[in-house]
Amino acid sequence: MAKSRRLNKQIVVETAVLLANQSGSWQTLTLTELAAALDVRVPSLYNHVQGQEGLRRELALYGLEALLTAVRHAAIAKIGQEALVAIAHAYRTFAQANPGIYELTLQAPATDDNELQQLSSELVTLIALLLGSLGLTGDAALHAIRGLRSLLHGFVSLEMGGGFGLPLDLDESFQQMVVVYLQGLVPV
Amino acid sequence: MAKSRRLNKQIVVETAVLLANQSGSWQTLTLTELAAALDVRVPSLYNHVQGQEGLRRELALYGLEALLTAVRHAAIAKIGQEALVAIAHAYRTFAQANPGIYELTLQAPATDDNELQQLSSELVTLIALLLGSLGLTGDAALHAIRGLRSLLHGFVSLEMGGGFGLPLDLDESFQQMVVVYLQGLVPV
DNA sequence: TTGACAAACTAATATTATTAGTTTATAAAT
DNA sequence: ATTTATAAACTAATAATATTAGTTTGTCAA
Repeated sequence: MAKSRRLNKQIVVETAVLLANQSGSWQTLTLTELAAALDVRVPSLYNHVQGQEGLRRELALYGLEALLTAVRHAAIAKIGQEALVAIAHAYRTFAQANPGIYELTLQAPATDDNELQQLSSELVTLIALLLGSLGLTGDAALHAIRGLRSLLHGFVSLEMGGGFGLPLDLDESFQQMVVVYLQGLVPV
Repeated sequence: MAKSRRLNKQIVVETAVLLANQSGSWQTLTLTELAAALDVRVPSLYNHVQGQEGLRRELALYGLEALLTAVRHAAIAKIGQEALVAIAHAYRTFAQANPGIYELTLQAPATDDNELQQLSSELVTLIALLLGSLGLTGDAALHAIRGLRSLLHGFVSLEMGGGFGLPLDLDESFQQMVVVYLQGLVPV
């Protein structure tokens, strides 16, 4: 890591993201390892993040913002089923590219953490809009959102954890799963 | 905890399961806490499990066996869609009753750990059989298994993590999700 | 040039896990 | 009933990590 005497929160967080993604999990990232990568002593990190817990929150924020950006971008100029499929693929791509911090994007944010709460609800809102364009509203839409989120999270979580043992194309499984669910949701 | 001088692996593991389920996660269970609950010193635990990693494996085994038992029991004397819905509910019930060890049941087992590998594949086999009775075979069945597992895991994982914020009946969401997916899989 | 302040440091403490080596209790064999 | 082998408990020591307190240092602005 560079020798730019004088860190800041951004450098600390981005380095942590890098290390977490390299190892595949934020849980194995120690402050010791992070400090070494930044070429400072461990206590110096406390000038920028509030210990382990503070770092975890920063990583969650970083991850949620990146995820939202990716998903929003995927939905641009698309509607209905096409948009939902695009979002699904963007979601999975994000998880694959950020295995070390993906999990943090769906931790329940502390009820007093407005910033996280806010970001956390935006994904739901986005999907709700798209389901509306499919004709789903009210409670039916809310149930469908839960179904979709479960589907997406379940797949990428199992995929990342190596839970799918069989030698069968994962892209194909994912595509089929999404389409099957949407098919059940809004039969043609 | 009882004072039965002379522990054994079973007591150690079952106490660990209890503590993990009480706190909601195996990750926060320390050997220190476990030893205190058993009224022994920490190093004594090493006579029964091989450190943290060994304990984690034991918990995974315990969890997988319990999950398999629950799911098999739910499927007795049922076929087709009815059996799959029953399995889904049993899966969720298990996760709710065992929040502290559920996650361990879908960790990818080490490739040299035959016992875990074996148990891990049995759930897949069971679902495959039931899908067969729905008329799904070959690759289509394998993709469907992945979809179902994603659905189930995603829902219970989000539910346990408090990821569903809205004040909307969770049982209803779960039931609808499963039915919608099966509907998409095998349209009536 | 100097002085204030933020950011780095050192030092000390607490928690946890692990290993080595010793003592003790139990259960089997005499 | 005694003895003895062994498994299981213990103590002690070490290493890794996180955290806090207090000190030093470097930078920027007056």
